[in-house]
Amino acid sequence: MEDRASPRLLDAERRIQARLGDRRLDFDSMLAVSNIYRAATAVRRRAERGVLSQFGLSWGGFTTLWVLWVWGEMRTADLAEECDLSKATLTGVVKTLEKRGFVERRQVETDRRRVTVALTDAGLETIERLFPRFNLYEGEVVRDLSTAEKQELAGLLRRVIVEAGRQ
Amino acid sequence: MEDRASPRLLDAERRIQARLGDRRLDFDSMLAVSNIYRAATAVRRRAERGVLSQFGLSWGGFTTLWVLWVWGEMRTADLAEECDLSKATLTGVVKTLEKRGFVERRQVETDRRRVTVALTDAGLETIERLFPRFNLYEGEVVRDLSTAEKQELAGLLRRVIVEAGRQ
DNA sequence: CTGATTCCGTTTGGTAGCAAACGAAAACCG
DNA sequence: CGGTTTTCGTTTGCTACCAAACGGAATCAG
Repeated sequence: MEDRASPRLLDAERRIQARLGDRRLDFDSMLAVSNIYRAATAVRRRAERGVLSQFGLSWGGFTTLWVLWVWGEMRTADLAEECDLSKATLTGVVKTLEKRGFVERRQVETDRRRVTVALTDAGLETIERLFPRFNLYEGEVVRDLSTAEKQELAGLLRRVIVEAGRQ
Repeated sequence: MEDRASPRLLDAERRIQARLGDRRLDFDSMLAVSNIYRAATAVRRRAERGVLSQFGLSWGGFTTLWVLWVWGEMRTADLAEECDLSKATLTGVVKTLEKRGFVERRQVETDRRRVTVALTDAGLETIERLFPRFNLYEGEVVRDLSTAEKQELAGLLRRVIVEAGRQ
């Protein structure tokens, strides 16, 4: 709407339409999807440059710490699932977190294929200091939105997540 | 809203609140921000596994091709800005696209520090075949939303992008 | 002109991210 | 039992992504 009014976007729309000839362009979907991506990038970038860099953490590292804080010691596979990462990626993230001394790996006695990950004392202390600040930062990036709008946004996104998650 | 009703999330909220003691938790902002990120990941993942992989392109590679298609030959710095990537990252993406034969670099005669990037014939042909499919895919991931909802979503995200972009 | 500064794109060094292949351990089944 | 299959987490090989350092080229000050 506001987007529609931007001269740059109107120009882009005209250009794309020109390139497409008479093939149909679904501009509303395009704009919704591209804004999802742009917003996520902006939000992540700001978090990493602000709060997270002070603690030597990436977005993924923070998420992992946070999940472990909320849910406690977890098996690798569940942790990956909960962090929305592939298990290969999680292996790397955990390695970094171990290097920083925030988490530790533990062999499961009863099944030696398995490994659990848990916060160290340092990790616990870190996430307890960090999370309140991170939550403040989250409030900042959506401060322009009313409570109802935040919920509306979360709800719309939820439906996209479900749809995109199919397969 | 729907989110609020999810037992898992209620449980998580209780756990976080317990960890926080009496420090305040801004749950609405947290949910909005985390859903932005999850949606972006889901959307990107699906695009890369579906349409894009068939053309040997990543999300970033596609974006770059698309920008060049719409706006024509561009200086590296402007291209990076338009693709929302650092210039360092763009150097890498362009290198990959060059390897695939989709774009070419050109020295600027009047200022030898500068370089422009342009689509090759193969690149042009590729984006013209790919974009309509990509746009269909975009429609799919938001197919659950009405036109008004897509615009609403795009508008809310726009405000987040602006806010997160400050500084 | 010329020395200092600014402006460009690339390189460097690091983390993150994925799919697919791998190797060890457990479970299954005859 | 013992051989096959399945289930784990890790490794491999690749691309993407960033900040900071770099080095050549243009510009500016005097």
